[in-house]
Amino acid sequence: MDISNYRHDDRILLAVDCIIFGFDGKELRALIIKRGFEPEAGKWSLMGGFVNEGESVDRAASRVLYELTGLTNIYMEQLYCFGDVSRDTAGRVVSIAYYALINIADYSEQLQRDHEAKWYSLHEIPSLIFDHTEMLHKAQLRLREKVANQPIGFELLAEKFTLPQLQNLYEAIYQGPIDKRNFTRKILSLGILKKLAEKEKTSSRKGAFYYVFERDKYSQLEHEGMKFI
Amino acid sequence: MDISNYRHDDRILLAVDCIIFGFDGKELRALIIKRGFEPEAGKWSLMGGFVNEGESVDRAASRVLYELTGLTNIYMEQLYCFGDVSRDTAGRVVSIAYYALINIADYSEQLQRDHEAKWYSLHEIPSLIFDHTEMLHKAQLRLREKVANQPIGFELLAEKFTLPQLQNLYEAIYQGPIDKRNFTRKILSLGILKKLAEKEKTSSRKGAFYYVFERDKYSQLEHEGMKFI
DNA sequence: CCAAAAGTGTTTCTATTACACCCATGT
DNA sequence: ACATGGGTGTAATAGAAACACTTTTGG
Repeated sequence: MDISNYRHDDRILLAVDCIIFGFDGKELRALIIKRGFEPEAGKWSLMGGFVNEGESVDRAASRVLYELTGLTNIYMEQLYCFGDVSRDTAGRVVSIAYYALINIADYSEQLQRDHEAKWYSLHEIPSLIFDHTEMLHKAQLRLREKVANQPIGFELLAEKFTLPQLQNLYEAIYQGPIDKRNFTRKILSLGILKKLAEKEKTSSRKGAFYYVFERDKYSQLEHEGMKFI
Repeated sequence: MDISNYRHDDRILLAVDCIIFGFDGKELRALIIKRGFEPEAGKWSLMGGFVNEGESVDRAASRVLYELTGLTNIYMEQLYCFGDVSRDTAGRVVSIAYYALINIADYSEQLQRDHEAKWYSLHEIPSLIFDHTEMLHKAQLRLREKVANQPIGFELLAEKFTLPQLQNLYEAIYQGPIDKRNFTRKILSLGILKKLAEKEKTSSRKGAFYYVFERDKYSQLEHEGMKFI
């Protein structure tokens, strides 16, 4: 490659930061780590890392997510590029933020200990370094918009889930109660959930039927114009 | 500043590219330039430039827009970060794309000649270098979403505009006809347009009343939840 | 007087909201 | 038998879509 035509001596580092969302059945949480290096070592931070020369920015984000969680094939979306001059106190670092949705149960406690990571409820997030609080806030807004129009909420649940679980998730994301009957009707009317014969029995005596999200049914439909809530 | 803790020798250049939209009264257009340097000199391209060490990414985008158009205080929004390894054939350049909305009449013909720039109708865009076609496409989608929920369409029109002009704009953005009565009712019901006594008389014998967008009225309202179409 | 674009209401339909009782089961 | 959470239908309301004629005026 020849970049000789690009005369540009400025040194800007490029990083990615990941907002990782999980759902514990009642609350929406984000995975926050204790930063392990200076500056700001020991403070709460999003998981991040530098983009390497031979890897795409998307790839870097996936790698950073993998380093923290050991997970691959995770729903992940680019959020925004944060490019203020002094956002990182140690140098000129431009960061591309991504948010990921994972099933909280898939995250191993071992890794959690290794990285001094913690799932914080979105209401109890401590103060984060740099502009990470802003990133998290923006991710929350994006998630709220996105989840209304695309079937990404399922990414936060297990393969099998019950309608009450799904409703709890939406209530957590929207931070408000949703009418059970209206919710059930709407979500089932989309025709993308398959009801299983099996019931979830731990959270009630009656038990709630499990459902699975049928990705292929969804793909057949127009991706546009589908309202999930 | 001390970046010694950030051991990172990779050389990634950071650029911005601008999708500049204008509206000619009938069609939505984008401002495309003949690239003046290698690689790909002489080919059609978006206007772009590198981010300098002492300037924010947003600032770089505004500067690049200014260099091409001489305009400041323009509506501009970050679109997406394009970070594939080989997107630029001459080196590793990550680009943050922005889109801007300008009143096409504010763009001087002199500058247009200086930069070998051209307003292309979105249906007649030539093949662009690198991933610029993808950028433009993404900007179009974003504009469509955005214009439905925020009052940014006005940025593409003159200070004073008529309802038929505004409707033409929305029809161009959505690429389909809109019912005149429904459109008028909806847009006026928002209470953010002020009708002037003056009429625009060039495009019809009867003449159409001018309106102005009242920014302050809009600011008073909730920015969220307002549907424009 | 006529061509051309502006302006204006009503009805239909669809989607959203509000709302309360019975069901199944483990203890 | 009862406490707990799961499941279900209908009526009222609001928002979106469909639709056609009259007005103005320069030529």
